[in-house]
Amino acid sequence: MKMGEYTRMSGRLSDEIFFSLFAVLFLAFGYVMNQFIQKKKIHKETLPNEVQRIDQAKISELKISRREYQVLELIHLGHSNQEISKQLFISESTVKSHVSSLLQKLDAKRRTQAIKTAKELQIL
Amino acid sequence: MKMGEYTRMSGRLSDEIFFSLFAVLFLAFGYVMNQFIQKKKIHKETLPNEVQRIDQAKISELKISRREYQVLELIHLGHSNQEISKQLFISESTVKSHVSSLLQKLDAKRRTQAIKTAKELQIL
DNA sequence: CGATTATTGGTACTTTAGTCTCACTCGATT
DNA sequence: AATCGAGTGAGACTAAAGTACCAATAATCG
Repeated sequence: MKMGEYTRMSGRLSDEIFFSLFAVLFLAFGYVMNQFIQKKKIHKETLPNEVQRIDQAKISELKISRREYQVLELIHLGHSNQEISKQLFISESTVKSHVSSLLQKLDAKRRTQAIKTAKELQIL
Repeated sequence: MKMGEYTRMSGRLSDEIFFSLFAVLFLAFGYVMNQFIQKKKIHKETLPNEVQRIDQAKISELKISRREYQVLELIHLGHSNQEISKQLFISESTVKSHVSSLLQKLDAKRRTQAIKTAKELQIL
């Protein structure tokens, strides 16, 4: 479509009406264009800040087992090994085993550090 | 300014150029218009979800001192008492003192629980 | 200035946490 | 059948974490 075509349109549409139609059209286009730009921004900036769901892929990537992850969640809630053992119906020895392997897999020295790392990896 | 004025413009500007100028103008207007709408949305929806700044009032309400809070922050980063003592240039005994009073003030039994509670209270 | 609070630190002690090694079971895989 | 990973757990430690009590000094406030 070329500019100036409006002169070749049917006589029923006056220049003014046709012109305003184009104006509205571009107005809408500018609006939609901005929508796309905004969505891009949301995907690259806003989403990582607000949504942050758990990265299931990274969990298996680190070879964290189902049981280990449950322990990690309870650590995150501030529970002691003894409390965790009661909630999972296992001995405290077993909890310690899980915690130890968790710390290795998360490359942490303490459980508090494990929590921090796990959040950074979006595992928690 | 009325529609159709372009016919009365100087001959140097062809209809096409003038028309496209208007098109760009409306395009820009549509863009800016959307910008305002987006900013409104951000102010009414996004901000309350993402900001969640630290509640300074609650900190003094719980009578958490400046030093205690610094310790809390370092605990949050996963540091040990020894590491904290080195970073704050104080003895580990002092760190333990701060941690103990912190746990009391936050009504926590462990430092991991203190982290959780502090976040719930929007102190961290 | 006197009172209060914050900060610091020590000692002694108890409790959690964490490591290391070994071992048994169970289910899935090869 | 043999292997492997996951889950379980014991024992003996070492290392952190946390409590209780006490006390000195600095800073702040009325």
